[in-house]
Amino acid sequence: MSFDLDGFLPYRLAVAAAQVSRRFAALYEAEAGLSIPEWRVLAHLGKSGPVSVRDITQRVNLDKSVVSRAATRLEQAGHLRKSGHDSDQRLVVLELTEDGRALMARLGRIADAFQAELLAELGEDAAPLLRALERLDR
Amino acid sequence: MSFDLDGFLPYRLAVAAAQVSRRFAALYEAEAGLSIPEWRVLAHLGKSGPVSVRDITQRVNLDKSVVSRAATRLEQAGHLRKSGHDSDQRLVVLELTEDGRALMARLGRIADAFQAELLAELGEDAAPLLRALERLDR
DNA sequence: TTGACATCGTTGCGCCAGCAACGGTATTTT
DNA sequence: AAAATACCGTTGCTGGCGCAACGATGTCAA
Repeated sequence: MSFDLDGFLPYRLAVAAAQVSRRFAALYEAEAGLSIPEWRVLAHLGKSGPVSVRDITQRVNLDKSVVSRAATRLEQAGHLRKSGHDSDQRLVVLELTEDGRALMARLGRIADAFQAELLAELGEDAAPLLRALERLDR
Repeated sequence: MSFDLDGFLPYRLAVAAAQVSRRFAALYEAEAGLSIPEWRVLAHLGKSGPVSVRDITQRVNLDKSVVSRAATRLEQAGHLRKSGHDSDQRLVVLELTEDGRALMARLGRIADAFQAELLAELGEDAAPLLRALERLDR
């Protein structure tokens, strides 16, 4: 019997992720013209407060060059501020501006609504799905 | 309470998919120097037999330009053959060569082993995960 | 202290995905 | 039958990703 792509987990995972990502990206693209990296950086900053590029890189799973450029764009758009770290001059500290916090509040509501929509589609499979995803990127 | 990225499904899904994809891509990259689109086209052809670019495009969720270029590279590498369709001249029919079938046989074994590894990591959450993924790209 | 080494963020570069446009073919309409 | 429309696959183009190199700063060891 030959290999079956349709039952292959990496493939199904990639397709589902792409699909869901596109659906959601359309929402925040319409709301604020953000790209995926920009959205992730913003979302992380909204939760964490002031933090270095390096911290974000690790937490949101993006290359540091991607985070760096996303931060630059967000800064130009007035959503965040860059500043130096007190004791370690190598670090660049990122922090939301008032504008950024307001934007993130709006996006947070949109994201929560989308999450609710997804959970409704998933029904009882939602919980095990989240558990499984947790295990996969151990 | 502010929005929580870590519990956000599109994000978790994207991260898990990227992680798993990288792990597996390393395997077939080492075995045959294939890219993701090339692997998908090959895998689909292995199962379906001769089929048009358009069919693959729909089934493996890739843009037609991506499938077209992947097919060209696979043809140059000797893994597949392009030919015209009998009744509809617009169609390009793709078909594995003997070499392509042999390669796919090797890759199929590797993929099956990797799948088994993943299922072991997932344990009881494997089945609901697949169901959930199915629902998400309905 | 000074030299070797590690870490941080930015930038340059190669490459590929995604979109649009195109030539070529089929199908539908009138 | 001719014209309009739809579909298929390739190709050109742009933008962004990912890698590596770099300058700048920090740390560690002798």
